[in-house]
This record gives sequence, C-alpha cells and structure tokens, in this order.
Amino acid sequence: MMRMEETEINWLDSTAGELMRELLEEEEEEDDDDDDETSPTFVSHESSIVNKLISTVYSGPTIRDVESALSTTLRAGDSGCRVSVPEKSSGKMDSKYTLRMKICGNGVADDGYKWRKYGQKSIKNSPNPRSYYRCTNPRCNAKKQVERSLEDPETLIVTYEGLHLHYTSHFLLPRPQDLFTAACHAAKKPKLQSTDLHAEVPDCVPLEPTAHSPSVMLMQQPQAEAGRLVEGLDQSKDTTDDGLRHGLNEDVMQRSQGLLEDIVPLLVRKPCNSTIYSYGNDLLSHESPPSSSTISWSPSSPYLDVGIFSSIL
DNA sequence: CGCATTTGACCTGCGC
DNA sequence: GCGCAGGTCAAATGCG
Repeated sequence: MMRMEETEINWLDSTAGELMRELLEEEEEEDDDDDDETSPTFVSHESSIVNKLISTVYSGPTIRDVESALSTTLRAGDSGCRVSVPEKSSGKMDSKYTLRMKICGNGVADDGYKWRKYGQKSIKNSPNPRSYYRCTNPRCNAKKQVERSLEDPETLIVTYEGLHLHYTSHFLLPRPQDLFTAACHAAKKPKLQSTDLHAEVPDCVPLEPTAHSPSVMLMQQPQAEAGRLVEGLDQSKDTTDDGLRHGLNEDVMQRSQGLLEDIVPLLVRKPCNSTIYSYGNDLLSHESPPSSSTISWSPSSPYLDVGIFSSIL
C-alpha cells in the first residue's frame, strides 16, 4: 500500500514537471490571455501557469467550490464559523493575503498555526483596533493582522503575510461533526493566546484529536519538530525549489510513514501563488512565490485550512 | 520561572 | 520638511 502511494506521488511529480514545461512553452506563445477562471486571485504570469497545471493534474474542488461548500455546510451545521477564500491580493504582487472569517462563539476559525501577538494599533476611521501577530515558530516569518470588519462586526479580516516554514495542524481534516465539536471547545477553551474578541484577536478553533483524524499524530508534533523540519529548508534557502522540496520531502518521508499522502505537497517544489487542496486522503498542491496559500479541505469535512506561504525565496 | 500579552514609544513610508 | 498613519519594538505585566 505504502509502496503504491509512493509510486503515485513520484508519478505525479514527474507528470507535474512535464506539464510545467509544456505550460511554460505555451505561455510564451500566448502572453495576454491570463484570465484563468480557476483562480481570479492569482494575477502573476507564473501563477497562471500554476493554475493551468493544477487544473490539468487536479480535478478536485476549486477554491470557489471550497468556499461554496464551506458556507453551505457550515451554515447548515450552524457552527457559526465561516471562512471565505482569499480576497484579491490588492493588485500588486506582494506576499499578503486577506481572508474574511466569521467569528464563531468566542473564537474564530483556526488557521492551524500558533501565533504570538506583538502589537495592536487603532486604525484611523475604524473603531476596531488591528492586532499584529507573528508565528511563534522562530524560524517562521509568517505574520498576520486581524481586525474586525467595519461592515460586519462578526467578521474578522485577517491579512496574512510571510511564509510558514512548517506544517499546520490543519492537514488533519476532522469530520464535520468534529469541526463543530472543536468550535464548541474553542468557545470554552482557556486562553491559549489572545482570544479576547474585544482585542480582536482570535486564535483558533483547536482541532481536537479524534479517532477520525488519522493524521493527528504527525501534525500535532511539537514545534521543535517543526523547527527541525524547517532546518532542511533553511540550509537550502538559496535554492529554493530543489532545496525546499528536498528539505520537506526528506523529512516528511522519514516521519510520515503511512501518512505520507496526507502531507506531501505535490508541487511544493515550485513555489508560487498556491493553493493546497486536500481532498480526502489525496493531496495536491501548488505553491508560488511571493505569496501563496494553502487550503486543505475534505468533502467529508468542510474544514478549510488556510495557511499562507509567501516570499520564501 | 517561562512564556504570552499589553501598550506606549519608536520607526518608516507616504502625501502634501 | 512636516505630519499622519501604519507597523514594529520592547519593557512591563499577567498567567499557568
């Protein structure tokens, strides 16, 4: 079984590489037509290539599908949580991504990472202060800003910036009922970080390990583990593509065992605007600098994981 | 005691 | 150059 999965991944790797080359050639010919319907968010030339690649290799749900499924299912389940897909990244090709998250209970949708608040600032023309967070992983340069929406006080506007050089626990995809349970726990859970809504700082809905989440062990390893995982990346930072892939894959291969298919980003080697879809046990991904996001989702579990990768190189 | 949060001060970029 | 607004720093404080 494991062997078959590895073979599958290798096949996908090589296939992706070939497709990428084809698409690159194709792009040189038709330079204008970049309005790819699969991801209006991605504006760069490179992103468009990746989108084509993904749409070629991947036939699962699109971001829009995910958004649709989320709003439908979550509302149906009355969990109160909603995460919408990234908004337009402000035209310019920076490493920022903005998401809107519906507050649920006393918490909000978790993005799976652990954040440390380093500042709060009141914003002009806004009654709500903006909170600034950094990823607690010292090797990770990811940041996010959280503020309440002016239009809808129950909506948090989360702007992600920077790259997570480690995995989020959200590769674990709970079932819908688990999600709801987690949301309920979040409402009661003791303050882990800033969860004070008045301070506009939501942490997350913790994903409680369940028997239905086989990936829990791997993804909930302590941060030290994540740090080690990233060491490989740091060493090969200049390289980027190969180095990144190497660092990730090697480590992941070593420790993932049967969970390999759950966490190996297929196209992690080609960072660019990216979305990682997790569809059941199969995970396909594409990444792209300077900004990218990861969205993990399972049809049996309308949980949208949003991690932001950017400016890794 | 260690870690996270708070919060005022400081820095930086931008528009006038 | 100046002022404003946004972003970051770091000391103080709180909490487990």
